[in-house]
Amino acid sequence: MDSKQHLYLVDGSAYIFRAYHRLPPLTDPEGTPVGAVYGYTTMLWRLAEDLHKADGPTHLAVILDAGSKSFRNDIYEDYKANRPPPPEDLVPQFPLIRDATRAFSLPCIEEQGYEADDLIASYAREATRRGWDVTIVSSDKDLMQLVGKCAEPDDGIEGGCIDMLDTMKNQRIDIAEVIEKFGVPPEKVGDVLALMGDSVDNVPGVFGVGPKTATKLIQDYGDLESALAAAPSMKKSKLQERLIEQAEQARLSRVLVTLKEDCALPMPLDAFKLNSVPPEPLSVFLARHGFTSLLKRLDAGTGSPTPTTRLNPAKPVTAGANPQEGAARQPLPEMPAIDYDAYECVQTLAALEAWIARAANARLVAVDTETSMLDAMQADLCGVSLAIGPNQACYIPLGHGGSDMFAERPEQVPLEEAMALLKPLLESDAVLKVGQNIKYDLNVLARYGIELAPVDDTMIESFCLDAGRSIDGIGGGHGMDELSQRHLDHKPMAFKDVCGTGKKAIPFGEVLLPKATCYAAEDADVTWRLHALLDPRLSEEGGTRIYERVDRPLIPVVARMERHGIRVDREKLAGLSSQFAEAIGALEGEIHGLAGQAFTIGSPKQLGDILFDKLGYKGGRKGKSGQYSTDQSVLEKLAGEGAVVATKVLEWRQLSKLRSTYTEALQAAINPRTGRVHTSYSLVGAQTGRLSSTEPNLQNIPIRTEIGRQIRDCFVAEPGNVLLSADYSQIELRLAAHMADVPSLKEAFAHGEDIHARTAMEMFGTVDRDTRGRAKTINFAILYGISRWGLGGRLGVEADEAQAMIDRYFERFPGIQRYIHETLESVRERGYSETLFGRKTWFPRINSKNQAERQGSERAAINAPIQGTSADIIKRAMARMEPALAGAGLGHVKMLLQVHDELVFELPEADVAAASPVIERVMAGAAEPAVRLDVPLGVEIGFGPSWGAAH
DNA sequence: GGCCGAACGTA
DNA sequence: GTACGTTCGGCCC
Repeated sequence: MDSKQHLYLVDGSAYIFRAYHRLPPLTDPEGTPVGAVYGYTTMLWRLAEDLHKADGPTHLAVILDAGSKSFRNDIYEDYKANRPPPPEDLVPQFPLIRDATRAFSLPCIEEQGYEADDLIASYAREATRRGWDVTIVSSDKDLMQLVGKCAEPDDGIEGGCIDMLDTMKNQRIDIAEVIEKFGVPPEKVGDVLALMGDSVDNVPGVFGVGPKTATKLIQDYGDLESALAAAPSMKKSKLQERLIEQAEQARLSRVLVTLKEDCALPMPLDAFKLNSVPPEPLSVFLARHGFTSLLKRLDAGTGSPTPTTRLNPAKPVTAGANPQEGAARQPLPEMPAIDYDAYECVQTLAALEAWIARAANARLVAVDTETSMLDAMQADLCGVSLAIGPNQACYIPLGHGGSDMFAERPEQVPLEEAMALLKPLLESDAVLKVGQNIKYDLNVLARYGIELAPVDDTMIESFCLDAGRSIDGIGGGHGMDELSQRHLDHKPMAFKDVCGTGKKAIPFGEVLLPKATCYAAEDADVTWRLHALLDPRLSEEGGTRIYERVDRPLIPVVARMERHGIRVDREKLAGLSSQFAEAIGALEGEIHGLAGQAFTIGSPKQLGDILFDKLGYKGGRKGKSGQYSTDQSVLEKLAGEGAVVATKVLEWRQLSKLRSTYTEALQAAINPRTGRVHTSYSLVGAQTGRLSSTEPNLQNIPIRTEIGRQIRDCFVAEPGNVLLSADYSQIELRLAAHMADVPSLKEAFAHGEDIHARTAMEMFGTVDRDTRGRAKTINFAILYGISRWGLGGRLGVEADEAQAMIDRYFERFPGIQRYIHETLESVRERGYSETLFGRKTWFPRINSKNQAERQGSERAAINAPIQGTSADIIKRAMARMEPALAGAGLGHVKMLLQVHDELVFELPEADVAAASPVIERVMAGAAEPAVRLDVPLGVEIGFGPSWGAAH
């Protein structure tokens, strides 16, 4: 998972010119000249062979010039104007470059309005941002500007770097080579090129300035502008005159030689994944052009590794005619309105095969599954929809009709046949599958033996870009309907309009095909469109790092956790349930007796009336509902004053909560097929980046009280196994100490001290149960965005006294106040907070005129970087956990649950000793190397037959 | 049947 | 004071 990706970008157009001049003229059996093509073919062969070798490509694409005009012609009409026509016997070889590339099943990219150099620069930039290394296969001097460019170091890889490979001379070009050639480092090459000009491309430069003079000028003055500025003070000469006269021409040249690094990428990087080359189309090509020696090598199996997939070869992509007008921002793809009539219902084998071929060629396909129910672990497949472009979408029904003996079953490709055909596409490394909440589809398809990969998720892309962003408090979500309305200004068909709702609801498999096709294909179409809009925004807006390094790798990991589920002891739960029921019944009788009447204890409204009106206890009205508050703190107060009924109600509430939410609900949640409980995690559930858990929520299983703890004992390992729990100790306080740079806190953590005791000593000068407890409350108050009223309420003191404690805290822990101040200043200015790993959370109400609203945002904004960084860290640990365990021969150790700072595993008891240090190491080191923390991350591990026993 | 607020479980 | 999800009663349509 952490292995380094290495992208090779082949400058196809430049290569063929050089090959033409260096290789002898050859012709194929049909008499077509193919010398340059032969050179190109052998080069591709060698590159493909280097797959998996050190420094060899993991991804590869060929980039071509699409036409003679580019955006540079808009800047300078005569750009490339006096280029001589190519030699007669080279012309017919140009299209053969595409044929050759296609024969190797390699992607071939060209785009109207851009030159190959610009596309190469743009792809190189995107790849290095992801931490990939990039090798540009070319010897074009313009491209040397890119050599040595690196993305910032992060995440177990030293950051992606760019070098060049001249396959003609078989020579790597690194920074040293560039300096040797130009006398200046790569970032200054553009200045040199601008001065010297280029007669072939008709870049004017400065007349009379050649490579030598240009280099000297840049060496002496630093860059072009400085050289031009210094010209008047140079000693009188022809050179000086020309520098002054032709300054504008030089500046124009500077623009012309600058590579455009932000072109829209016609195809996603993942689609460049290099696989073994299938022999089939290649052999036809080699035979046709008489490349017999290569053909022999192919037949002997020595050249390219044996094929694994049989997908159709790539086709050159000339994406949307959108000639760039020299603008900095990439154009939004122009998309036609949704057209339901354009969607196809795929009911025959032939139609299915055609769609699979189209999708394979496109190398990017939006996928959506339709199922019989919402629960992915139990849902049966009703159909699959695919989209490869706006309005280019289909629905493949697989489980429609036939639910009873009278229901007609429409014509459909048999499920198993369809799955067998779809599997290579859905699992192909070379085809990116895009989905909205694709974890769902991953889990559904897993039951049909398909491991969907690689994937992109528009919901998570939106989350990485726009978490917390909402307009007037609405529309901040990441659901498809919401995204579609926000970004596409289109309201997709609602599920309830297709299937109905409530009692009259019908399963999707009963929906008639024309309607089902509209709904399902539209979902895939909308997903495709959203991806086209959101994916480029990631790199433009700084979301790539968190998306590629943290959230995206987590999708399959969390999907597997959900599928594993966890075993619960049904009998034990049932036992607790009836035990609770009995106690609840007894309490009910007592409470009704004390109240002097029967009433619904679970109704705060009725309870409030009984307590404060009928029984006459003192307490206040609260809230806009005009209702008495009867929450825990109110009842505890009454109980402290001797109200027995309040004590009984508190007990009743605790037991009812445990019974209804846990002992009953968990039994009902056991999956009949697996016998285990499978929660569903939301990867976009919390604005801060935390996961959330639903159906059932396994992140709020009781632990604090003895009686609640019994519920944890109901989560058990299979016989022979144990549950192992590993949790970060005080991770948020540690992060606060690091992020706010608080010396005494950092020191305390470094020495493994009891942090709350240390705080008590600093604050009160003494440590006992009371002061330690108060110190703990204050520590948490800091993390949650402190207010004098909140802290006062918690500690039972007046706001003034709480403020005095806050002041003292700031004084004793310098750094905290500054952190709060700087964080808020930055959020006010930029609108978002950021974690150490670059996750943004937006706070649109941070400058609100409404004080409560504004202060609420301020508290959340203080907390978000801390909570979010903690979430980033445990996510990184999760993504690394499986490979780390597998690498230690512990691939059978299963990660089951995540509870914000805790991971729960199931493993054979005999493996605890081996697994614990691996788990500990991965978790403790999860911030590195992207972030170097000043405090150690403590990890505590326990294990036992149950979750309760593991703590 | 669907929605909201109160209450309460977790980190 | 932060971040969640579920249950329940009460009320709406």
